[in-house]
Amino acid sequence: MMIQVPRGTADVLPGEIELWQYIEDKARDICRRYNYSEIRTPVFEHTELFQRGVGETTDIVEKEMYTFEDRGGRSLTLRPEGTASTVRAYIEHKMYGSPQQPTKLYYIGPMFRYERPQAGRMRQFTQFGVEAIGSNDPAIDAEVIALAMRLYEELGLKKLHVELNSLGDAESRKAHREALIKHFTPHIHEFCSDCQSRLTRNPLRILDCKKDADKEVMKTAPTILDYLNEASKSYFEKVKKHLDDLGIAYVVNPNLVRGLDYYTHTAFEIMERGIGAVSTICGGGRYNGLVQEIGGNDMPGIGFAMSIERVLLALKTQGVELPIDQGLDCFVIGLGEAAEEKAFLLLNEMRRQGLTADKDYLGRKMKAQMKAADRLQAKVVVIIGEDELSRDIVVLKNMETGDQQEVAFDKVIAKVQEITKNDKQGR
RNA sequence: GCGACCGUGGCGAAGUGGUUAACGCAUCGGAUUGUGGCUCCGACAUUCGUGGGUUCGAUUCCCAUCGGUCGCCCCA
Repeated sequence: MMIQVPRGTADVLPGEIELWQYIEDKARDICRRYNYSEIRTPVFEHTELFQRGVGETTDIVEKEMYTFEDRGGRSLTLRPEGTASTVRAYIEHKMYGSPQQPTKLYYIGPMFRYERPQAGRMRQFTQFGVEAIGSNDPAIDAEVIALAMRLYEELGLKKLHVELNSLGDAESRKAHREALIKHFTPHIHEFCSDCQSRLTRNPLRILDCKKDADKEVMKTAPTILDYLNEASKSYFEKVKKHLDDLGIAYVVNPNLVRGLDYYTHTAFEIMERGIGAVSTICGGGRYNGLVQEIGGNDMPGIGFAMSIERVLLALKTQGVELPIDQGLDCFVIGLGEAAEEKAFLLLNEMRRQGLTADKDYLGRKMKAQMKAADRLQAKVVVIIGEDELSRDIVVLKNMETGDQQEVAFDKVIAKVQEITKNDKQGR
């Protein structure tokens, strides 16, 4: 039996990888403009980091982690998300001591969760995320959301919408939690088993339940927004104001609860309907308790993570074509042994001078080589035969116009550069 | 963890309990001795995920198994 990729993983092949590279390049470019620096952390960490950082009651920790013991008996886990690792590195390298504050970081890399794969959900998937640690300014919450939206806009995605909520500070959350328990307890027997167990562990998550969504008690449940204390309320208002100022449209969704335990205040998701059952392409929020939870000082933070796979799905459903030029500048054909040798050297020189160029390596005939050049979308084909060899020229064919001309051998590269340059400007 | 659907050449896909398993794309060769994108001709699956069963006979029916896709839960 043929060995295949493990379930929930995929190879990214030529033809598709160019899309990945384009998106990643764009993300890096935008991070540069927003002054976020890349950080690369290991793909596995001590299991405890995620247990504490992500939260014991979350689905991720309870049933989705790839946890294993190494040969030294340590419990390690393939990272299910990027924030915990980033914050760990922030503390470990005392980045709070760096002169540049707040600490603004981003990452792009694979994450792992053990789940049944479906559209937009893989066991190994790729997240692009940013984290801004050390600032309590509502403006940076808006900056982080704006950064994500900037990327989508520049990729050509439209019709995305931002859902926004505030989970408040610790005091507000505590008051809300008690109100929720009080509200649901008399009716909890009518709810699904998941909700019953959520009641004491994390009553906030009941609001997220889709099974019991249309129950009357659900509609009358106290929302966190009613329990925000003055400081939390004021913070939320300022975030909204900044988003308004930036012209970023959003919908306040009081039931938006992020899946991880570490969130406080701002929580948001960016959605695209129509990429399958899962429509969230970006999720994020503020995590003011996390740094301390992992063993650092009491530092606030905010960030988001988006899945490149889902961005790709969104691009596909919206029919967006990324401007990717895969064409070759030049395809070189040498006919006859001596000409082939000369063509091979010419090819080498073209590449040295920055052209994208190739030749045939299958001993194909002239016609087949022309066909290959066409498939490779070569803009120019250079032909060297016996006759050209003796006259020290080449035949240069412009594949777009079909024009063909004889060019002195030592002028070929300049000529090809001229043609491909014009071509690139014309796009 | 649960549910639905699916598994035929490199890809897409038709098909039937019975002598040679359609077709399209791609690939290669030829029509055009050194010229692509159009056209025409030709070549290309000892075989229908794997194992077992029913049968005179199975790619087609049954069971199991593996894999894929989509959905539930939850999320990126």
